[in-house]
Order: sequence, then structure tokens, then C-alpha cells
Amino acid sequence: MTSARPSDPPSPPTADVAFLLAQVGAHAAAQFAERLSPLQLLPPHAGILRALRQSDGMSQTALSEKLGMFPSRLVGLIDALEERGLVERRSSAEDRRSHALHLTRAGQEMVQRIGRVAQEHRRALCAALDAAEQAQLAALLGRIAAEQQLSPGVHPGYRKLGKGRPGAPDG
Amino acid sequence: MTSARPSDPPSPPTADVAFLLAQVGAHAAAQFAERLSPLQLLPPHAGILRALRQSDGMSQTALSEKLGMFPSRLVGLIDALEERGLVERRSSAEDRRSHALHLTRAGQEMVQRIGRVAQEHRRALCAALDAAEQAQLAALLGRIAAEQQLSPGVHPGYRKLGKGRPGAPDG
DNA sequence: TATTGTTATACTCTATAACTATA
DNA sequence: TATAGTTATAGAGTATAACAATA
Repeated sequence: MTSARPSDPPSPPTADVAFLLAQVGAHAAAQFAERLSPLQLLPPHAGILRALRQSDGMSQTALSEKLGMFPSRLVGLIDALEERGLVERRSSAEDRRSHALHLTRAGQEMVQRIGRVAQEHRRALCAALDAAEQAQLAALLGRIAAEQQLSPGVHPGYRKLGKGRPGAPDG
Repeated sequence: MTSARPSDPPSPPTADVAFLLAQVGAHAAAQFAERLSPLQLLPPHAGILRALRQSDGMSQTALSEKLGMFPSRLVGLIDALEERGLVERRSSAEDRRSHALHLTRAGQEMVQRIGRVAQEHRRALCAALDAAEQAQLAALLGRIAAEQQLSPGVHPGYRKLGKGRPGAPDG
């Protein structure tokens, strides 16, 4: 693609902006998944850990709602995290049906490692841009995300859909 | 998300830029797929038509290479397009094994309709930004795409992977 | 009777492998 | 023997439905 210097006159918007968003976004997701694999985690695992760091002690139902995924899907993901000692299911005394989810010490450390991976990922992904430009990009994307009512920190790939098809490629 | 006014001092880059890219990108892809559904097309179909408009008469092998998908996957997709009279397989006289793929008149018209859908998609997706900001965003994304060596017009969701997992959510 | 979490099942998408017809 | 395209098979990933325990 051609780069645009600041002095270039602004060109009228084309549909390419939307395609570029989908293209670069899918690339970003794939790269992140790859960087995550040495930690033996899949992106949904990381999303769960991230959500728990933000609000520890959620029930599975609450978490599934927050992440927009089916409770049944959560089961296997949490199983894996619990087997590795990153997350703990504590059965509540009040309502013995529900499990409060807590990050263990190891889980908190894993969140730190994920953060470092994410930083390195950002660095490599945005190598073409300097710090100011990256901030500019973040600001533009943040405004789109807000206007499109995307929940902060929740990837659309987690969402459960009523009827429509899931997000297939292209954009 | 908070919006940043031009007067704000540039903040240092955070990993959020990468996540925002994946998040907004996945949203863009999902929205585009939804807008495409009235045309009875899936995103890969649109990708094929787009590629054929650019270089009409390719063989299926050449097309599969260009789009980064397996030839076997292409078969069903092209079947659907041919049944609807959008694409034509012309068997070559020289090498009767290979089929040259051509857009029909209806296929060319469908490409026009897809273009209009893409424009409307872009308009809705980038409603938060004015024309100059959209151009700015496109320029930044284009530089990332170039530096990351993404083929223009080719969505990573099409690619065939050797071993690594496909692009799961998050980012 | 309703709800939490779980298990079981089905469906979609796509990679891999086997096959045919040409070359 | 190799290649273009096709068909058949199998594996992820995830939604839907059925279920057990508790409320």
C-alpha cells in the first residue's frame, strides 16, 4: 500500500478503509494467537483471565454474559484453566449451584505474562508507525469502537449470535 | 471508549492499539457479512468475485494461490457462483484439465452491487469519523498492512496455514 | 417451577487425503 | 510421473438441546 505523508491532500473516503480494518484486524488476531501459543493458551483463555483480573469472583453465568459466549462453552475453557491452576472455582455457601471464579497467584502471574506478550505483539504489529501515530490510530479506533457500541475488552469473536452467521472473513 | 481531541498530548502506545485493531476488525468483518447476506453471498464469494474482476480468466489453481486457500475449498464456492450464473468455467482448449474462470455479465453487475454494499458498510462503520479522519485512518492502516506484507485485497481469513492455528478471536 | 452449571449432540467450516482425467 | 480439478473424509470450533443439582 502507498503511504500518505502529512502534506498529502486528504482523499475522499473509499470502501477500502473498512476492508483494511478487517484485513489488518484479522492479521492482528492471528499474530496474537500465535504469540500466545508458547503460553499454551488460546485467545479465549486470555480473554477469560483478562476479564477475571478486572472483576474477580464472577459466576460463570455472569462471565458468559460479559464475554458474550454461551455458558456451555465456558465450561471447557475454565476446566483447562483450572487444571493448570490458573483459576479456581469456589462453590458459594449461599447458593451452592454457582461457582465463584477466582484468579490464583499463578493466574495473576499469567496475566502479567500475557500483558508482556501483548506489548511485544503491539510493537511488532505497529512497527510501521511511530509512537504518536500509534496513539493517533488508537484514538481513531477507540472512537469507532465507542460509536459502534463495542464493549471494551470484549472481542466480537466471543459473542453468541441469535440467528445470523458468525463473522466470516472479508470486511 | 474516550475520544481524544487534537489538542490532547500524545499518550505512549499501549497494547490496546492491537486489541482495538482486532476488535474493530472482527466487528467490521461481521457487519460486512451481514450486509452481504441479502445478496445471498458469503464473504469468500465476494472475495472471489473481486479477484476475478481484477484478473479475469484465472485458473482455479492460480486463484487459490492468490487468495491463499486450498483448491478443494474453491470448488464448492465456485460451484455456487456458477449455479447462479455469476461465474463461468471455460475449459481451455490447450490444457483440458484446467478451467479458466470468467465473470459473466451478471457477475459483473454483482460486483457493482457488492461495491455499493461495501460503501454503505464503510459509511456506517466509520460514522464516528469525518472524511479527513477516515482518510487518515486508511493511511495508517495501509502502512501497517504494507509493513506486515499483507496482500492488497486478500483477507487473512482466506489463507491456508501450514501448521499454526487459524486466527482465533482476540488480538 | 426456575436457575446454575454440566454433558451430550449437531452443525458449520475448512484442512487433508484419495481419486480422475488429462498431460 | 506430474498436474488441475474434484470428491470424500476428518478434525476444529461452537451453538443447541437435554440433564442433574439446587433453589
